[in-house]
Amino acid sequence: MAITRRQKEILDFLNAFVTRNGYSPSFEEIARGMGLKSLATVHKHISNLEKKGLLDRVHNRSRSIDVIPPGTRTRSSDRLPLAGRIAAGHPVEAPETYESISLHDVVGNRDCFALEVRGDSMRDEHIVSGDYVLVERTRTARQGEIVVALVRGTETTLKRYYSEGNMIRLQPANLEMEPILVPATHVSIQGRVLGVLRKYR
Amino acid sequence: MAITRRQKEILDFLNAFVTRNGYSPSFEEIARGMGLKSLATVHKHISNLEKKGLLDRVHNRSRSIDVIPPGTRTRSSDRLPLAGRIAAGHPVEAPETYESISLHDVVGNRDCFALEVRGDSMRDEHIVSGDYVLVERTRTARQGEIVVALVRGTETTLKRYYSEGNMIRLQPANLEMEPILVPATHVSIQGRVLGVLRKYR
DNA sequence: TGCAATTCGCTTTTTGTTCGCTATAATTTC
DNA sequence: GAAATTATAGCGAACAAAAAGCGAATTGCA
Repeated sequence: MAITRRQKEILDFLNAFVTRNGYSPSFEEIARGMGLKSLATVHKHISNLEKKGLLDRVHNRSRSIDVIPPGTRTRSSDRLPLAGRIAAGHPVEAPETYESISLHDVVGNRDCFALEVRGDSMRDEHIVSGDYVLVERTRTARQGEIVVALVRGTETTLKRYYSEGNMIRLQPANLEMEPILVPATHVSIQGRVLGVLRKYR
Repeated sequence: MAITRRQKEILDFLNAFVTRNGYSPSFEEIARGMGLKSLATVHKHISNLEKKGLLDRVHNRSRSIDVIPPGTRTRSSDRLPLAGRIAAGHPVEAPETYESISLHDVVGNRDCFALEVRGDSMRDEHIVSGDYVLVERTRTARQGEIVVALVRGTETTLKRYYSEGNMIRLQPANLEMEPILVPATHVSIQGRVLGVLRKYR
């Protein structure tokens, strides 16, 4: 995954700061160091660098940035080289050497767990029996996200989440199934789905 | 694990104190040294540093702090705990075991790479645009496996593989698309699909 | 019994996150 | 190649959450 000029500048700044101080800078300090006026900009840069696997940090944790030293990139089986793209009828694109993919690219540093899926309630979303959903442990969800929800303290299901006033609609992705419509007080969100992993035997 | 500015200051103080005196400071001495008025604050700092593995101590024991020399650090893994199963309308099954899942469980120690999927030729198999297929580099395939195949040296596609006499049928999983039927000599297998990884934004 | 460590509830400060919005560059699609 | 989409880069403000702090009461070692 290629890095932009600006991203490299920020990475350099981070390295220098950590070397000098022994701890990582706050977003505020990064902004000052890079001449940026909005923390949102810093936030986006840091997120992008994290996504590219160039640094590591914990969500919502102050000064938790860890610059990953070049060469430490794991090439174990937990990380696969990304060889390009494939499409029906088109050749595989030129393999860009440094790209790769791993579970980390999906779940980041969030608090996550996996669930094996049974049943077809999300079939139209291409999540089928036997798949593993990768779930971030969270108690809230945004409109339209796929969530793991506990309904009336008994049923746990995998559905799309829609908040409608005091009610919550849990929408299956299967025309043959009915949405669940219940008062918000009867639903507790267990997590939101960040990704899917499927294994063929 | 990253450290905050205050935590670094405390760690520096501890190091200096031990170097000067040969024994570790009491919480009271730490409070005085750092300009803190409450021992609760000291306690929290020490606990946090201990949690981060930067120092070691015995619970409730005076002056038992040991600063750990920077060395052994462990990075979080690409392995997720498997919390059970989920199904429409049924509770999550008991997560008794210490099961987990990672990319390694899908690809093993095989020679693998990943491809980003474009197009809908495998939609009915629930592989859709944007998914990553995890592919084992191999020249051969068995009946019915999903393969990455190079046809007539130009087109690379993702299809199910069927050998029929001297011909090979590459079958898309999409009713709107036609199977490709070509002489075996015109097809070269690039690999077989072991799994799928999907990431939601 | 006495000193040091622990725990509790609570406040303040520091730091991160998110939203809406603008602009430009790069990429895909048609 | 033009048009549409997606990615990067940026802003300010409202908001949320850790980190850091306090005093007092309590517990535990020795």
